[in-house]
Amino acid sequence: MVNQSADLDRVFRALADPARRAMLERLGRGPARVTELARPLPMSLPAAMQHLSVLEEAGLVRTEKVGRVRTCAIEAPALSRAEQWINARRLEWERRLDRLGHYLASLGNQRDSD
Amino acid sequence: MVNQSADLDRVFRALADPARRAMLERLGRGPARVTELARPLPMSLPAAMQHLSVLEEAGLVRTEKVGRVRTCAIEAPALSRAEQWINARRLEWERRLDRLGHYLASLGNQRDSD
DNA sequence: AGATTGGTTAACCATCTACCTAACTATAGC
DNA sequence: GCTATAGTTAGGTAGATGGTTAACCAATCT
Repeated sequence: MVNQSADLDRVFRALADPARRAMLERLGRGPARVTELARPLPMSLPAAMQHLSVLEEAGLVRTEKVGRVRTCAIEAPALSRAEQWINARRLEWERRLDRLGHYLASLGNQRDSD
Repeated sequence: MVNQSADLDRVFRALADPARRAMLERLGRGPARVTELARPLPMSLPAAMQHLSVLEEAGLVRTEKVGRVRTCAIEAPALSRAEQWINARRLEWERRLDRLGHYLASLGNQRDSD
């Protein structure tokens, strides 16, 4: 559980690129080989490989090479950590807005009783 | 709804830095002025300002200057778009893993009946 | 008015990122 | 064994990012 922050850095950074998100979306429909992931992207194969390795280093994708083909699949836990961070923020904010709402309401009541 | 992808780029990129996440965590406890956000960070004020403007451009933070102090507050919708993207992926994967589970189970049954 | 506080701008620098092409390795198919 | 396929490595480049210091503007405070 060391350096969780650097972990989140890598995950969010990995998600911050349309090519990499496209790869994840593709992998959501099932495993794929490298060329399959690269084909729809407007870039060379080596470029796509770099993106793939960013995803792998972020722990979002797991790959395995069998013979000469490398098969890639999604790795859910990394994403779920990112999701948790976002969720925690959202809950905080909602609580805050809620308290603010109560506060404003109480101001209203006070004025009503003036 | 134009160029939603570039939008997500900006949001995830903004989240991919511990200083910026720290700012958002601070803002989750209520609005703050610029110096207040910058103080805990191990960097100069101008550097912190740059981070702040990244957050603002991503739509994660709204700021307003009154007199000489600029007050910053959280802007939830941008974050919720990011959350939605992640959530959509997670749902896909879970569905997939579920189907895979059924498939494996059916293989097991088949073998049982051999 | 002068000093202080809060924020901003400018100029600069090191590093990282995202691509490219070319050359290479390793397996599979004929 | 030759050839095609799948992926990888190397080397290079343009531009973005994350930080610095120094100088500056604008509102408060005394």
